[in-house]
Amino acid sequence: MGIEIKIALNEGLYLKDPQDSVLGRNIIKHSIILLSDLGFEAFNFKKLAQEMNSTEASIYRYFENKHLLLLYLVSWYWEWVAYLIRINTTNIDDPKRKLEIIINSFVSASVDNPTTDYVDESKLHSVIIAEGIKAYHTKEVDNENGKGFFKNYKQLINNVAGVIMEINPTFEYPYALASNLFEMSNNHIYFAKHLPRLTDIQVSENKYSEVEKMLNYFASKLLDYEI
Amino acid sequence: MGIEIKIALNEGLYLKDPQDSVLGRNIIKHSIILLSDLGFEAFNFKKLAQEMNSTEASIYRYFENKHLLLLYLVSWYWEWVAYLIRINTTNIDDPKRKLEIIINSFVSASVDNPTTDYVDESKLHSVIIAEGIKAYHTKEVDNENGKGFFKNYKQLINNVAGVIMEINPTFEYPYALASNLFEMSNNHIYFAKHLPRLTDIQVSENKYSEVEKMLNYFASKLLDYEI
DNA sequence: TTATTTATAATAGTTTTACTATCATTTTAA
DNA sequence: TTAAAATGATAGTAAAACTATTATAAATAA
Repeated sequence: MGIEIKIALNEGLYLKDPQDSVLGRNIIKHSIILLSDLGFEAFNFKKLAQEMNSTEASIYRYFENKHLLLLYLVSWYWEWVAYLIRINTTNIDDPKRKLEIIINSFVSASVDNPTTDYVDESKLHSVIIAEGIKAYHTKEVDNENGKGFFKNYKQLINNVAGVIMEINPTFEYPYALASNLFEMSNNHIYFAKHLPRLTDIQVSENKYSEVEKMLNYFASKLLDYEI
Repeated sequence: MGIEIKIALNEGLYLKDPQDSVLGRNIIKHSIILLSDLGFEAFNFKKLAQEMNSTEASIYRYFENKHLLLLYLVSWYWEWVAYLIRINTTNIDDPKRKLEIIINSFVSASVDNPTTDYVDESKLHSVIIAEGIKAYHTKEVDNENGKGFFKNYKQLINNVAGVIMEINPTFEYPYALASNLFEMSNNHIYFAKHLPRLTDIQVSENKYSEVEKMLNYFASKLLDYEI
């Protein structure tokens, strides 16, 4: 039935690939909903099992713990943003235009992807904004980095840095700017919603055009070009 | 014995002011050490009690839970950076020079403060870099913001934004730039240490001069001035 | 100084979280 | 149609996150 996308994620993230079974896809689907409702701290496998009419033990057969489930979702998100960028920059030559599309993909990664019905990308984006950073701010980061768990993120940033270097080959901080644009996007959406005095932009009902405008302004100023 | 600084923090953060007793100051001191060693997830009041030869129940008389203890430390840090900025920008008129000092305070907030012997500022800075963001990325953020728990952060950013507006009154994003400089400082030190492919700078042994250089470059580019 | 309050320690207990183990049942694949 | 694999149902353990109680020590006020 239609095109089925399978997102390639590091095998160490899960015990059994959730994309391969109904139960697995259900875990993904409902974990996004529940994380969005409860936040990472109050979220647990017992509540998830209740929510989806399954059992705790069944979920533990897919994921070792909730941290790895979050990292799985975050990796999915990184991979999906990379995919969005890839399809939307095909046949675009101007790197400035490419960066504009990249920024648009960062902020509007909430547009639903018709090819995966078990992932509500809009809700996943909300989860990433609120909880994403917790996936890579842990004492396990070095160990997990060694296992390749952050490859998707690094690859994404690497691609963006490539475009930045195309625009301005003398710019000294292409990787830092790339990761900062991504982090800033999520951060300032969060600030606008919860701590508005830490930002200048406003957001309403998943309309993030002001964030987009700000990131484009920052990028153009730093890389010396007119928007 | 010497000058004693008492940092004014929101009273809702604690049940009993830890600055007012030996035990309280011990809780602060050892929680910084233990958070730095274990990370927020593995840290708990039982281990803290063991570490400092006290009891779980005694710690619970000072802090409701470990989240609020973290928020207390983070608020302390914000207040301390604001203090650093205040004393180091006294009698400085040039706002560009002021911003330079602000950036230096963000990255080198690890220099020890001789006035509080129970807070190892260098270690506290490490804790902030690794765990700080968890203090304001929770489902309680709106509720806690309503109680004024983030006032120190907002005040700090407000002051920095003021300097930014002095430098360039037409700049559209003074608050966003201010908070971004702060977040970026912590973030890229973290990246340099743990996920170096997400940044361009390097750090070694608490020497953060490259971060400082980068932030100054970003600021000057965005605000249109020469360093 | 003693009496009184207050702070801390020692101990024990409850509830929730984060798992692990076992076995029965259902689904799938050969 | 039969074996193998996946899931469900149930139970249990260990640690985390607290709360409660009583004893003791320290500070302070009369």
